[in-house]
Amino acid sequence: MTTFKSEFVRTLVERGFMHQCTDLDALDELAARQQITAYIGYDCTAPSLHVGSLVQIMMQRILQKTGHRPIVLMGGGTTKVGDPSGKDASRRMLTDDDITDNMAGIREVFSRFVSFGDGSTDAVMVNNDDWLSELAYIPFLRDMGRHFSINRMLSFDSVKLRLEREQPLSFLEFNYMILQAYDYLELNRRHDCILQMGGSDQWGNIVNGVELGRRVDSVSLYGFTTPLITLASGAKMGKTADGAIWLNQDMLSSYDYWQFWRNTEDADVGRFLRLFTELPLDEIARLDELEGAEINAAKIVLANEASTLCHGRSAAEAAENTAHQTFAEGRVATDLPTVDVKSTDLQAGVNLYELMVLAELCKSNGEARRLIKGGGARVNDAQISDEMAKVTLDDATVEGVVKLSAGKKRHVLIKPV
RNA sequence: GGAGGGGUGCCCGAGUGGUUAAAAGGGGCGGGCUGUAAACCCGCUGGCUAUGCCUACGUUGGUUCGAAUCCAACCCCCUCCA
Repeated sequence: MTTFKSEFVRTLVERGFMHQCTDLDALDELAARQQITAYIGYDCTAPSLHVGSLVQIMMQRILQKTGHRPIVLMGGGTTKVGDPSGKDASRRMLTDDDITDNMAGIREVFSRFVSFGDGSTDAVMVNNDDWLSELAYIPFLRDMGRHFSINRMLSFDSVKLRLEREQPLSFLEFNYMILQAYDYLELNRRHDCILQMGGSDQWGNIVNGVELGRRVDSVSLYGFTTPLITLASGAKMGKTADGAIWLNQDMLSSYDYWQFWRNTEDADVGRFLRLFTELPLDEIARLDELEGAEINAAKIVLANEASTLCHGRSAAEAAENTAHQTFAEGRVATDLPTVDVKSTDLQAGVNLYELMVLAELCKSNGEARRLIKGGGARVNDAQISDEMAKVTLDDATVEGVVKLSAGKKRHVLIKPV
């Protein structure tokens, strides 16, 4: 392996962040010699980011830790136009207020990973709406449009695939890559940003920005992409049964976040430890050696480290505790999600299926009844298969709660009040 | 504006008058095996105050004992032409 001069590039390469780079040696040289500013663009269609963006976030953290300056670019301007790739015609366009709210949520996520401020390595968050909204069509076409050849744009995967599949591609969408390239130029002018990073699917867009910079302003810009992080099974990372794995605590509990990492597939453990934790590489190598059931120890380390970064040490420890109590000791962990139910209702007895819905373990009575019939429902760890079963105060344990389970992993405590 | 094709459940897609809450697959959930993994196997997968009722095949009307299926109008999408 080549030896790198800059800690920044070395760390990225060693830990598995690199997929492609426009000029790795030159970038390494530059990062070793001076402080650089790099940006990554994020969508702001949701009030939080999910693990799908975590690789990029970690990369910005590394950037900052190795003495450089991260820019978090929010796609406020592009979001406003609405993503035309959505098939759902009624897909709503976000208002300015939505975007502002979403940005606040995302900033909160980021503040766990990078520090914002005015210092030389402090991160800044910018919104491309600041410049995109003001663009005047004709001057923009004249100054920027002439640098884009349609022939070349048609050859980009994002476009080519759509055309080959004979799927529609609107002119609006076709313009996204131009706007994104322009973002890079603008960030270079405003913030002296010389590196854009992103997922491998962004390669084309990034390269466009690099070239636009060279043609218009004669500056040397760099591009760097990460591999698309899929699970070993090939599934795209970030979505599970209960939806996206959000990074914000108010959208996904620390326990669920911890569990997400705890349930990593064996084959992914080493790779994820390198990408999503800051453990030294030799320790990761040791953990990665573990085989069979022993690898569970590595998964716990992964869950703890990843949770600590995102939710803090104490939240991670609490989650580990809860998990240990629930799975290893099989007893009622007291900090499982709790739902209050009136004692008077319980006295008379409440249908189990209704409680399951109340506890949000099931979406409808029908679903709950099916779950019970299928043997997936438990009251205080005892399987109940009678769909008409009732739960009463007598079911409360010595702790004064009733533990409901849907499957082996989803538990809720019912507390009479 | 003209010609043609199409809109079905979370997704994808079959279904061209009746046992169709709608095939197959995917996804999801549950069970089994295990290690709270993967792979694999099995079951479930519209709602409800539940031997029944309601909602659902782009929308609205119509034909019919009966419509996702036939007819009409309208809306939307795609392809080609102008």
